Amino acid sequence: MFKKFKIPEATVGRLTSYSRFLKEADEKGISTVSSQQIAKATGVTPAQVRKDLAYFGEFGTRGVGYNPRELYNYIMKILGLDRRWPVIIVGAGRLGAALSMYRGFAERGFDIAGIFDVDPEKIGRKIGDIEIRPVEELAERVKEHSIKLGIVAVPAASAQEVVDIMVDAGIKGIINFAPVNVSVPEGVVLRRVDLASQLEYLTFHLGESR
Amino acid sequence: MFKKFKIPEATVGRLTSYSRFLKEADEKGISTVSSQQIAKATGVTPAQVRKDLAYFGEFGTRGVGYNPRELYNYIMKILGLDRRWPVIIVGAGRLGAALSMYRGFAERGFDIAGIFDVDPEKIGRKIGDIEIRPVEELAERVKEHSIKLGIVAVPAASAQEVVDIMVDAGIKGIINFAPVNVSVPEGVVLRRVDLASQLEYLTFHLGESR
DNA sequence: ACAAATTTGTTAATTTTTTAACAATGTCCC
DNA sequence: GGGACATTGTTAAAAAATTAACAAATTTGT
Repeated sequence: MFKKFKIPEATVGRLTSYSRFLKEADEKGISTVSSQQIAKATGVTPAQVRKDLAYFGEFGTRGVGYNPRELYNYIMKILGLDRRWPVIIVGAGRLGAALSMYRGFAERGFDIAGIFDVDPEKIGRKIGDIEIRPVEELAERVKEHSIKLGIVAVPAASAQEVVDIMVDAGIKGIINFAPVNVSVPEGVVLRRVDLASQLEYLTFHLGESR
Repeated sequence: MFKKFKIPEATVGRLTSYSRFLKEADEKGISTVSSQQIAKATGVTPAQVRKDLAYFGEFGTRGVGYNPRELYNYIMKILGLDRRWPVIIVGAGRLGAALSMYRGFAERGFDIAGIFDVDPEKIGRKIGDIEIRPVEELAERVKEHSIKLGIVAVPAASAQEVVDIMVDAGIKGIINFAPVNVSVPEGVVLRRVDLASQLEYLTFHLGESR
């Protein structure tokens, strides 16, 4: 679809950031923004903004800047967000439940299309208006709706097992919230989010200034 | 405390990862592990493991390897986790509530020491056994208990305001879950966790293979 | 005791990412 | 219409991070 050059991982995160700013700017009725302004608002350098965009094409006008709405649309397309995505969540504990209800997902085009758990006690209960179903039904649902994205919010001990089930069912991108390393086959994208590790980053840096 | 050289940001995250593996190994009664084994378990190269550790000192024995318990203790000390840390959470919505109950924090030494919100309706309600208090009481509590860490789980629109309150109260490290860039003064460490952005990373890479 | 086999710590090479510099292009104002 | 100013896209330079290579240290087997 776009240039096949390797894109720095950080670039993807920054594009998200740019897009949020651009949407705001557009909603305020602003008709042009500069890389300078984007950079200021998102905490990076203007050169970085231009470099990030340059991987994908030319979206601005020299001497002028960028049109917020237009650039927003381009970035959303780059990120694959020119459509909505169904997502399943496995693990209906506290974290899974919170993620299921998190409005920020829907705002960016992600719809929770299923919540699964192994605990028989939880099956049948509802989170919002979605019923928790047994993992045995996961594959069926994934195939039926061509679901490609999944979130793992189970204890570390069962994370790999759950990931395997997801991969077998046809899931192609997984976010793992369990604090453990799991492996996936070629062709499946995995991303780990370790919440405690985020706090540890802070304590590490607090320690530095002692 | 340790060498003052600049440490790659990614190193800190990997140290967390190593430490989890080392704890497991120690609990299994294993007396030595190699950088090779650590690397395998955490998904990096052995050279990376040794390099990461080299920033902080010499922890192994040539020709032998590392003692898991010993290295675990060193890493925990490096990360500032040789003590427990009280943490406040601002925002008692779904995400804030889930984070408040998340067991993974306590397991790594973080104790929720206060939950605050602006919504009068929420004040007085309990999450677990902690009562939600108005943000007006935040400063008092932070000072009283010398709390240094805070989590922001409020809507994007109020994130900067909340961060300012926290900083004024004496908070030195902040995790911001609101999908917006906020600024903090010198001396305060800020980390942003954008949950939707994690999913976007996946859709971006799914798109690449189209 | 000594050679072979491991494995660390460290230095050097490579790769990746960020920052800077600047020519090309466009706008604005007189 | 032309000069001053602004801003992009792109190339070059710099900085940062990762990977590779290898000497130093240790263990094992004979």
